[in-house]
Amino acid sequence: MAKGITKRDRDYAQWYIDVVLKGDMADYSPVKGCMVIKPNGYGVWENIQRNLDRLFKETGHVNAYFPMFIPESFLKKEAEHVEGFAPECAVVTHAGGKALEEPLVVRPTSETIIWSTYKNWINSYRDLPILINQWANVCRWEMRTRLFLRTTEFLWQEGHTAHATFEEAEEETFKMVQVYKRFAEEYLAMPVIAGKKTEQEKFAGALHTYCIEAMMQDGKALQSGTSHHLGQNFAKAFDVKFQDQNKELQYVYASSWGVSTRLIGGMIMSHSDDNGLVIPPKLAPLPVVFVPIWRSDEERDLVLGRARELTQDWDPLFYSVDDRDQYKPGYKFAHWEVRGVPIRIEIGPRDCQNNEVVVVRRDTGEKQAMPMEGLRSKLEAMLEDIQANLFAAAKNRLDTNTRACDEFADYEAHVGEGGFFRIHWCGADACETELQEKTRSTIRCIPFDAPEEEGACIICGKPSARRVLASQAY
RNA sequence: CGGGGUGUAGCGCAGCCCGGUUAGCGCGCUUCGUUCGGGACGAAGAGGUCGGAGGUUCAAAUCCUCUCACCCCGACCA
Repeated sequence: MAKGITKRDRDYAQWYIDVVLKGDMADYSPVKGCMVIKPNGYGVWENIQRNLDRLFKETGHVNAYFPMFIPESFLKKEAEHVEGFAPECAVVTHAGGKALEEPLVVRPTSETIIWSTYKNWINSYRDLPILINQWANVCRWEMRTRLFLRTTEFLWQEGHTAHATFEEAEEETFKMVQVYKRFAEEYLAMPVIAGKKTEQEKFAGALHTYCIEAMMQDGKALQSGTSHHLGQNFAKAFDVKFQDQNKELQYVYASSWGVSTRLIGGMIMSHSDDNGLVIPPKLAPLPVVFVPIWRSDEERDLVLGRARELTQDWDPLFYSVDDRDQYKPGYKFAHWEVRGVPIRIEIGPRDCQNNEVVVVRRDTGEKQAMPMEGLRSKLEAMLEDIQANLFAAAKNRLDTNTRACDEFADYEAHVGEGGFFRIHWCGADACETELQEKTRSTIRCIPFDAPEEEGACIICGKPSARRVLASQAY
């Protein structure tokens, strides 16, 4: 048992922070609300980037980069957009030793700067579609922050696409939320519910927003990715028109979509335990660590020699040998465990004699001896099994903590305990607001796979055509 | 912006209520020795503007006033 990780049933928030800090994922920053991402945390982010980038490219997207500073007037061009983001913007008013003529907003999101540029890039239907993604940092001055989940500055990717028709933009918007779902489940091992946000919860400036919602170990929801159909809103705001096949000028349709370093928070809260971090193998900066065991210098040479021999044709990014001699093996076990390394291999004189090693998996703690011969392929298989096992455990938790609920009294009494509730809702803003105010929970989304089902709104009793997903959320 | 809490060595803390030698403890760090298959042990060391300013007092980490910073909880959000 690792020392000092708070039991999550006592105080989940503190447990989470402990895992982040002791897992060497992040540190507090000198600037309030920002965070320092440590190598172990950034390594996970690099793997998220690498793998997501491949999925983006497979779906026809390319990367570009736009400026971090946005003229304040740009932000004001789309009415809903500015209303939604103005309160949380950081604004640069001085630079070069004097006041700027026009203040510059540090991007909270890049729709405006990008659409001001797309205006120059789009004339003809032949210029469409534009399928661009950018990896960037953004800044939102939120009232309250929490490491990874909501920091003042955060890293993300934002896709910004331009299309000739509504249908094509819609297809893109839907496609990308499916990409996110796939990524969350295959890489983060984090099952999600994909669906549509309510009018109140949608992105400021969008026609509608699709999202993926994950369930953390305390039963609360975490919005983990969003994809917005922006319609012609930004094209109109920035006067972006193209001439179609019929020689007519039309406004361009848009989508935007993004996921952020919040995914790392989701990963931590999905899989970690009281011994620390558990990183899914596909995202682990270090999948396998060797802990050599020796007493004498001769044994040290023997064990390290065998480890070197064993791994001579292995990818150096796949493993590391912890040959620090100021620490005992027990210390090293704990050290790598709290950092979430998926597989630990113990190799000592006894093992060398038997031509085997002791393999310990992080997810179950299970130990087993394995022959040195053919080890690499067995480790690959075990990593896949760990990945699958983490997903299965999280999926099981999601399923067993999701239930239909038809009585408001029942909902009100139990929503605070965590879990997802499938409830009927008439679609009225007033009912959604009432639900939020009375229960401090929200409608997370209208799931894509919610079947049509006659029911009565849990608040007002009016007819509802399908169930929506409601829960407390981060 | 409300509610709660914390500022004392690199980290984590005690001491404060009830002022009094040289401000302590654990971890970490340095040196030496013994250890090494689940967070080793012994010995010797290094390391401090007690968040800041003012006040009370013979005397302040401790009491008073002001102030700053950060953390946690809520409203807001990816």
